Amino acid sequence: MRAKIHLEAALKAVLADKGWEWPEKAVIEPPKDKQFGDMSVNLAMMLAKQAKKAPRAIAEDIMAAMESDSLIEKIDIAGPGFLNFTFAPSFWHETVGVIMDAGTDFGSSDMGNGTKVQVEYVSANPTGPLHIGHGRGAALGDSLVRIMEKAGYEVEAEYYINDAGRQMLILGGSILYRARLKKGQDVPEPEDFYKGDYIATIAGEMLKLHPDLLKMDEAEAMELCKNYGMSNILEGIKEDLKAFGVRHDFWFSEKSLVADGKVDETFGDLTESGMGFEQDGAFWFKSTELGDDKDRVLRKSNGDTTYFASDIAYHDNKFKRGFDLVVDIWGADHHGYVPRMMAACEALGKKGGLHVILVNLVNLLRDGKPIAMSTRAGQFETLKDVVDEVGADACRFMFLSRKSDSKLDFDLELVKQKSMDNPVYYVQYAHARICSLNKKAAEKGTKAATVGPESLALLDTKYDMEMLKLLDQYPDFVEAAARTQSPHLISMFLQDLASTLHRYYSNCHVLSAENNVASARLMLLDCVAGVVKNGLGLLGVNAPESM
RNA sequence: GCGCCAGUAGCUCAGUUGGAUAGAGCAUCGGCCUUCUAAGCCGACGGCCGGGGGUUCGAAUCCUCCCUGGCGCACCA
Repeated sequence: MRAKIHLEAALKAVLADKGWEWPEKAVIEPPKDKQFGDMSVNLAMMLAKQAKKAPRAIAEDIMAAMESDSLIEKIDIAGPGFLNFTFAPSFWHETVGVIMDAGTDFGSSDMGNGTKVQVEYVSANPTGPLHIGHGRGAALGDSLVRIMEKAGYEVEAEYYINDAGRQMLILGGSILYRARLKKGQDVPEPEDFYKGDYIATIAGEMLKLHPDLLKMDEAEAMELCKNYGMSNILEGIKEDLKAFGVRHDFWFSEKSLVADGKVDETFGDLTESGMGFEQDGAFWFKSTELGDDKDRVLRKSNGDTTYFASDIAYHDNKFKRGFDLVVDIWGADHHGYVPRMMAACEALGKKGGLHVILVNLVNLLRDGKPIAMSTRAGQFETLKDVVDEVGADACRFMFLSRKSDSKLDFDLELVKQKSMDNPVYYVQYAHARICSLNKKAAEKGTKAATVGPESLALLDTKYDMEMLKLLDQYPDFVEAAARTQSPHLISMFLQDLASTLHRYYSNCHVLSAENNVASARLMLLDCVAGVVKNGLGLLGVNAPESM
């Protein structure tokens, strides 16, 4: 935000001059209420103790020192000692040039300073198609990657494939069971198996590929079913994610960790650092020393390693690949797993290197009535079905309009509706409206003005000012979204921006205005359309030119 | 029982690091199309920020104790 940058520099100069130190907790921000001006500063209150003066007296001093600043039109002192600044219109006009010059880079920053970040998300077991809950994690992860890249981080997106554990055996067993049923064999139902129709489909394909499947040795048949099922399902997952516009740079196999002996290596490392020990025939991680409630088993007394063991090895591998920050996006039902994973990272010498984002449940509804979901029972709405029905844009926007750690009601009928219940269209419509204006203007031979004092001076209504001030805030929203890893801030901003555009559209007629005014307005609206598209891009949502 | 998350307008939700009179959309009610897309704009109505206590110039936000809901507490993944 230029306004903030300018003020901060000016205020720091004043403080230096007075011999006061800049208080850590000083805040420069747009006030909630526009009547308090463009920028509000709590500096005087923060300085009271240090300067040994009343806040309002300090505010007077600062105000007097800043009166010569020509970019600032007005300074007020309010309440307990807030300093409220109002900038001159000419200051806001410069925003247009800034946005034009930046182009699609507007909002980019070097906040991340090239920090290497890995974001791991979705990582659903390849035992069935992605459901709507995975979709939320996918939208969040993908958007976060885009936002952090925009903010100057070097980001890689990864999917961890749990292809080594018990779930895979159950998958193999489930397919084999369905194959036997298909052949009319009367076999007992396995204790634990996946019931979805896709299993039957895969079983049918297996029987075609291996007509002698049921005559094989059981273990061999299971293995075949498992491998075929996994790769088949994984391909489906990749297709669904692609259709949802989600990017993963790497697909990391759990099996490869085990095969490379990385898990055993981890045991060795932990023993060496005194964080691992043998007891009751098992190998334990002393996680209680690092904040966990209990120590955790990594190798069971039967010799099998636990999921957690490979997860530690996996995170070790991540850090060894040189990431400064590792972000894991998990379902909120795994929150109990966070302390032990944090402990593990600390034991690996990477305290603070892991950040876990929890994504809460999606309540899928149709017309207000819940749709039950359970992969095991085979009763669920797949991500693909939902995306096919409501569209990827509406789906993503819905997911990204809420904080990730609160539950989300997702009503198919509501998300499909092209109405105000559905903000995605409100935002997209803002973009389409501007495109439509540009088309009409071109037919009339009216062009957007070029940036200059004359054209900018014509942007003189309160609606122009309102728009410019909001546009100036976009880079801050991007930074805040990256810093707090909260894509929903972008969604909030876009709804605000769209609202401001629609208000502008209703109050500042473009094409019927005087020629030079029309051109100046088209110039401003070019900026708006650019920022709308820019922001939607961070959410992975399209900006249509007509609707 | 212990732990994590949540509780803000009738509904769905925002609320930056503690800031000024707690915001937005939907719903309800009332206005606005001979002009650029009415998928829009403007106005009204609507609140014990779950409850009590505390910290301070100032609390929805921090601390503490309760209440309610969700989730988690394996040599499962």
